[in-house]
Amino acid sequence: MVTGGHPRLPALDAYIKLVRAASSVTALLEPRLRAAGLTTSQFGVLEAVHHLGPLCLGDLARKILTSSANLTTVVDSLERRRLVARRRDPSDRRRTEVCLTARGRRLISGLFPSHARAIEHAFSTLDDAEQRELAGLCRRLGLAAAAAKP
Amino acid sequence: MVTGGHPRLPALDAYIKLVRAASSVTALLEPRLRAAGLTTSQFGVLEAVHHLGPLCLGDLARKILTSSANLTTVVDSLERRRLVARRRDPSDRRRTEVCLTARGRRLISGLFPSHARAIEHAFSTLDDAEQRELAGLCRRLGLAAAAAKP
DNA sequence: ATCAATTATTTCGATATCGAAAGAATGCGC
DNA sequence: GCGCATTCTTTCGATATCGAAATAATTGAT
Repeated sequence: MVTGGHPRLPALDAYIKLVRAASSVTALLEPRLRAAGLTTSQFGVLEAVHHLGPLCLGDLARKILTSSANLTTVVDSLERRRLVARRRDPSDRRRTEVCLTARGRRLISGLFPSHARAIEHAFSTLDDAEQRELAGLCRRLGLAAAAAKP
Repeated sequence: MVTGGHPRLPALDAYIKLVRAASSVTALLEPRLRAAGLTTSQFGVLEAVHHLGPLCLGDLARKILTSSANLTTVVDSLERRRLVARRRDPSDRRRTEVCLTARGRRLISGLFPSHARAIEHAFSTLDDAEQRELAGLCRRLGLAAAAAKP
C-alpha cells in the first residue's frame, strides 16, 4: 500500500502505517531473540506458557497468530532443545499441553525483562496516554477484523 | 506478548494489540489475493509499481518490508507469470528496475479497487478522525523504531 | 450403545523468507 | 585513471509457514 501526504483514503493510509509500525518494532526486537537462538514464534510460545501456564497447541496457535500446522514445528524445535515438554491433557486426550521445562523457564525468565524494556523503549516516543490511545484503537480494529473473518 | 485488563505495562499492551490488529486485517485481505494467485508480497510489488512507476529491487524491498534476497524470488514469480519485467537501469547498471507488463497492469488495476474497499470496510469500525489518529500514532512509532534500527 | 459430526494435532508437499556470502557495477579518494 | 570500499542483486542452504489431507479422540443425536 503506498500513500503519502494528505491521504485521500484514510483507511488505506492507516493500514500501511499500522503494518509498518508493527514490522519496525518487531524488527527491532528480533536480534535480541535471535541471539538467544529463538524466533519470534518460539519466543511467543515460551512467553505465553510462562505467563499463562501450560496451554494446548490450539490455544497457543491462536495466541501467537500462526497456523496449528506451523505450531507443531515451532513446538518441535523447542522440545528438541528441551525448553518445553508435551503432555497429553488428561481431561481431554485430544489435546496436547505444552509446559516449560526448568531450562525453558530459566531462559524466558532471563530474556523477558530486557525484551519488555526494549518494547517500552521503542514506544517511548509516545507518551503514556498516546500508548493507551493506540492500544484502544488497535484493539477495536483487531476485534472487528477478527469478527469479520468467518 | 500476553497482557490483559488494566495494563501495568502500557507499551507491552499496545505492542501486542498493534501486532494483532495488523495481522487480523491482513488475514482478512489475504483470501482475495490468494484467489488471484498472489501472495501479499507479490501484491505489494504490483501495487507499488502500479502507483509509483518502475522501481529498482532495493527500493521495492524496503517498500514491502522484505529482504532483498526474498524480493528476488518474489519478482521471479511475477516475472514467470509475465506480470512484470526486469529491466537494467541504464543510468546505474547495478540496478534492476521492475516494470508492469500489460497483463500485470490489467491484474492490479482490476484488483486494487476491491482491495481498497476491503480495507476501508475493515477500518470502518473507526471513524475518520480515529483512523487519522491511528495513522499518526503508528507513523511516529514506526519512524522512531526504524530510526533506532541499525 | 453406536456412529456421524466435531475438534485437535500431525503429516505432507509446496512456497516464502531469511542471513550470509558471492558476484557485478559504481564511485570516491588520491 | 586506479584501486578499494560501497551498493545492488543473486545464489545458497536452512528454516518458517501455509493449506489440505490424514489421524486420533471426543461429543451428541438417536
